[in-house]
Amino acid sequence: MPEAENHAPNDFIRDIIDEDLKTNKHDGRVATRFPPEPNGYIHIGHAKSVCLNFGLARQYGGTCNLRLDDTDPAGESMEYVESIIRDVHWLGFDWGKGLYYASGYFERLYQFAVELIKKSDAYVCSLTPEEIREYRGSFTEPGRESPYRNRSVEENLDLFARMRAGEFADGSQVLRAKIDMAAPNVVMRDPVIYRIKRETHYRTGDEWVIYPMYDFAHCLSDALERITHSICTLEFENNRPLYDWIVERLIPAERPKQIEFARLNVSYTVLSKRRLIELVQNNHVHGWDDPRMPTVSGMRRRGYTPEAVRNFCAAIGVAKNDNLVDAALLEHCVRDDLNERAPRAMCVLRPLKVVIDNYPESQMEDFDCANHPQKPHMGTRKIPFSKVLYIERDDFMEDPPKKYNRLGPGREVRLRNAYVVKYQSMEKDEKTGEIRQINCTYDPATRNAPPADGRKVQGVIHWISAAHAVPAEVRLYERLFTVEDPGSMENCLEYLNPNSLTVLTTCYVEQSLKNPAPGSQYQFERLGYFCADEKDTKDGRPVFNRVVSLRDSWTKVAARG
RNA sequence: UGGGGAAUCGUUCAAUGGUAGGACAGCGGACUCUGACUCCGUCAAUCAAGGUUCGAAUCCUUGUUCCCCAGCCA
Repeated sequence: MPEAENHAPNDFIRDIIDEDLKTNKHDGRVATRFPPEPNGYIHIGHAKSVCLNFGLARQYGGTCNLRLDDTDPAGESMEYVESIIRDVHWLGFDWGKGLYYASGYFERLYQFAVELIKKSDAYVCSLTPEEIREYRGSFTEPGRESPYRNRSVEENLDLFARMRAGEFADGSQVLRAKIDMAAPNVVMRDPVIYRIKRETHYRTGDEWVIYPMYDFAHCLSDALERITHSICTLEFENNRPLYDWIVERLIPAERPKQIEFARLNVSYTVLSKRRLIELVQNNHVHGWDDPRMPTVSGMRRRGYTPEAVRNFCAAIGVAKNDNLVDAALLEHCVRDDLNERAPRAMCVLRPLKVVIDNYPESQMEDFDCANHPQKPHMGTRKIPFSKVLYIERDDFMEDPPKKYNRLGPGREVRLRNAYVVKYQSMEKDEKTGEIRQINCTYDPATRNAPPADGRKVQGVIHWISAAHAVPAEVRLYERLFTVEDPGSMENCLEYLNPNSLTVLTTCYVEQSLKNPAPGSQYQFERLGYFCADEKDTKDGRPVFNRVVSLRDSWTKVAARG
């Protein structure tokens, strides 16, 4: 099954690791980590990183930690931590005992900062935030040194201790690394490494009023965990010199190698945390696990499988090119996996009543239907057939085009798994002109056989016996945005797809689907893959999400005329 | 503008001086009690210009385009 995952070609990161292994770089160890900040739910882009980091550990017999990078209490919460843990597990990965929090290192990080001060490599700066920005210079102008840059070690030690003790107002002091205000890389112009922020931390409460910055905490956390390959996204490339600068001064024996790869973008959706939070908070979607969301929770609720997501991550590869991956590839991976495992069933989305004139009023037959046409071992189930049926409204046309392989006046079609029926008449609502009912006759000889005279029928359509139909709600999903690359647009909310959700409340499913297991997936034949909504499916009243439609070559033909 | 990155079919990832290949998408066909699946076929790319070489996507030179960085976010 994980064929795609195993046969993925080597990428540049694996090349680097192979080389490191060859030179016995870290005694042959491979240790990675997945380091999300718990300030949102993880999404398909994170899944790429999860598959990469945990996949590397798996492939090289190494380890991969899950580390919550929680150095900024604003916006972080336990709810997010729990969602991340659940989602990474669901994706199929486990970190064993390797669950860590940057906040778990706060005391050690503080001591490292003290050490840096003692080496004269850090100082407390009393400039205002605005002044710090001004002093930083610009891309073309070097920065200017802070007037506080040359405070004595003793004074810095005292000031830093008092920062921790809460003697200063938020934003009034910071600890900065003493590097080079004229560095061409602005990251190296005496970066702030600690700030004062009176905000309750979801784990450490009010124990701290100072918090380390990412650049200080992340590299040291990596080194403390003896990470060998610290894999992150391209935007951190500029920070790598600082990463190395800090670790070299504090834990030189354990310097991990930071390697950057291109973050994932997927067409017709957004993947920036800011954008996703916006969608949730402004109620453009119904929460982080809305099936339209590209979050792991959203995909799970939608009915995607972890295998499909992993296969997708293997298929997109890992490189340093900016990319916008076609959402069709994700859908392909989902179909590919669900085609293998989803039992088939019948569902009528928009019912149209059909009466079989020559079928006895009181008669009922059970048909044995294959749960999977290519997989006999998946068994069969009984489906009742009777005089009054529902078919899909789309499967009847009063005046069909030539290539229409369905029912219409004078036409004959196969009812899937049942008889061939022939059109006889229709009833219309006199006022609206809406077709209310179709009358057909059936050919009793066609139960498990083609028409005896060898005549070809127009096609095969699905159906539900009216007397046995189970009412269901079905939710159809389409892409969230109408433009390919909404993430690149400032006003992307204007391009939200108004049809991203269609709720159908008058659907019928076959009896076997009366009480589906929450989250279970099915292929509704000729329609697509659907899953029983894990939250809203109630006893005897199923709710299905359309995971993805079946590949459809008909709408294209129809559109051409 | 200074620094850091990246440029290969429509999209995405390979090819590590020696036949530019795969996947997705597209197109055409076969099969079919799912207009699905499967199968077969097909279209289609080395940013540009020079140079080195028997041979260049790969090495060199020059140029072009795109992305990232001036948070006390990560």
